[in-house]
Amino acid sequence: MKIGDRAQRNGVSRRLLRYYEEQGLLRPVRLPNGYREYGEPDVAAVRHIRAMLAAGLPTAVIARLLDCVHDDGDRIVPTAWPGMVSNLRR
DNA sequence: GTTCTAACA
DNA sequence: TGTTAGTA
Repeated sequence: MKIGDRAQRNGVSRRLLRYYEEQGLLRPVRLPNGYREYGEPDVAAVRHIRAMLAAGLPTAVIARLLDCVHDDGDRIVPTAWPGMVSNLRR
């Protein structure tokens, strides 16, 4: 799925999707032609990112949080990670 | 026609 | 964030 379609389905601009990647919040696969390939996991990630940004969290924190969250389809659930609690506290 | 990077407003 | 330039 190309960035153009991704942008429309997520309701965000292509510029923003590239910006998120720049901040380390997204890791789309790079095609041989240089294009970004987005999958379903990225759709969920964008939802998480937007929610957290709206909550006022800095992108630096969000990048680490994305590694601790899993989307089972319609809700986000914390992934077992020993250091999560202390990290959130910090 | 679409996407890419970098950079400016 | 939008947009533009020059490419691939």
